[in-house]
Amino acid sequence: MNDCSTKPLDLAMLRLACQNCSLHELCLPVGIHQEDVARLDEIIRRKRPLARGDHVYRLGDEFRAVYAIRAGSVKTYAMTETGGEQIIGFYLPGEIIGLDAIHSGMHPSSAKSLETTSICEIPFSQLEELASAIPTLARQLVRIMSREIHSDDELLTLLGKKSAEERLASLLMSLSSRLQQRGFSAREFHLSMSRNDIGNYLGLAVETVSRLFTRFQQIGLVTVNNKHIRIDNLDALREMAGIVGGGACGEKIRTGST
Amino acid sequence: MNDCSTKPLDLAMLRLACQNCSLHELCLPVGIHQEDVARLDEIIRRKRPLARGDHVYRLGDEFRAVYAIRAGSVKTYAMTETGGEQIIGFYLPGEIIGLDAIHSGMHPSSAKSLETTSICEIPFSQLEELASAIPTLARQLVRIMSREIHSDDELLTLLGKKSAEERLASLLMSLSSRLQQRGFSAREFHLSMSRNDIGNYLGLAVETVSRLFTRFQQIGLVTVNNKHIRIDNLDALREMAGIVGGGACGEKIRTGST
DNA sequence: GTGCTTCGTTGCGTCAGATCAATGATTCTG
DNA sequence: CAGAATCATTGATCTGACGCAACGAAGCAC
Repeated sequence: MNDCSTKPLDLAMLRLACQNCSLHELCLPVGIHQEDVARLDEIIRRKRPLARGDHVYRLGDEFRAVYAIRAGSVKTYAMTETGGEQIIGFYLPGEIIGLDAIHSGMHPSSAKSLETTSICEIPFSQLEELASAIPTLARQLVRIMSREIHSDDELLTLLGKKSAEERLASLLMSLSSRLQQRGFSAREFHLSMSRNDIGNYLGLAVETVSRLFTRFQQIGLVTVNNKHIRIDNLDALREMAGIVGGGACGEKIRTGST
Repeated sequence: MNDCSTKPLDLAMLRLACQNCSLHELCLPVGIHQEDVARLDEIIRRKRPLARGDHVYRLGDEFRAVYAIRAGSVKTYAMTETGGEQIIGFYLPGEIIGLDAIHSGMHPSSAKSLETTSICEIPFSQLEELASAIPTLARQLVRIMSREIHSDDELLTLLGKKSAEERLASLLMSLSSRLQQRGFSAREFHLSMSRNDIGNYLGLAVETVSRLFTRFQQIGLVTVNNKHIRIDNLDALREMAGIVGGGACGEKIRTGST
């Protein structure tokens, strides 16, 4: 069962990575004109691949740029005053990190690669300059930040209200759907982060995460082989994550006030 | 560079230029020209005061504007699928809400006033338009959103890693310093939210919050009289919150690597 | 390969905080 | 102002997840 060590994802990632950085969220969904994409492309610096464990930036670093993940994955984490780290997020290809640093001029968190990862550096002053010339770009930047706020808010709900199993299910669902959005398989993927990272992120102990994986497997939700995971019952997992059914019950949740 | 301190000069200027909507973040720290502030002022709609419990917007509402709190306070909350609400944040005068809705066109959360509250409605399409004409404004918007992301991240750390007493201490410190920034007393203020809200926000049971207040009072940290609170030992409370140094804003924390 | 280190899993006792329950204190409402 | 409803506090239990410990498995260095 150890044959899956070569990650099936890497090939696909590589393919995506090659079409220059246009899969960034910055120019992805909205209609940015061809020539504007080119202008954006010009200011982007492609850095050579990071090895597992390398930092993209460190807490306290001067803020100069935001970064788009081209391939691989990254975790961002902040420091507790007692020295412990709290993982803020896992970021996948196409996503952008460093947005929390804009307001203060220095990075309030660190970003570390979870595997061989290639990233694009987008110098922020130039991005802002460009954005003031290209309104659509400015709007897209604001949108991306808004989405980041929203996803943070969802994580807050997770940490504040959900049980251990709901948390893990939520994470798996989140990874699944984000990967799917980028054209990867939704049901089978590689967990590039360690159990420790997962526990940290979800506010759980490592042991709890481990136990949960075991239980999930017993229930037939997933098949786990160390870092490789296959989701066997996506609907059940989604339900466990606390995400109500998709189209099934078309109930508009009109909640009155409390 | 980025100075996050609130310069008294700016405050004065703002009161003159934007008297009715005094001190909201959009034009606060950075040097926006007098005439630009006036233009911003023009698109802002002052709504009549909200009573306690009124909504600024509701989950699912179409997104049209962001809102600046002028006076009073507001809580924002999201819904768990099981119906429970998770409070995302408490917002004080000068702060801006609704930023999580920009990306999707509809509000993913609700905002409800905690007391008699007056707010400014800032129609977003007009704000964006104006921002594309006034680069400083665009930059300020992005900064505000970045700060929102960062403060969400801090809350994540709180929910993920901190103990019950650290959580409550953190909340009190946060309120204290934010109120202070706006010229209110840092040591004595009114808790406009219920114990229930506090517990919800901090991921704790109401009873736990109550017990904590009692304990804090016994230790001589604070003096509580229902919704009125006085901080008796600010340093101790800060320490308990897990905040090392004092510096509110731009403290350079040089942390070594892992 | 061989040792060495880190990672993942499982068992078990413990505890912080949840839950249940009961009683004051406040605030709505008419 | 009385009565109802909600909110706050305190005590008594209970439990889910943590922390420790032990061991196997996987990755790394030489």
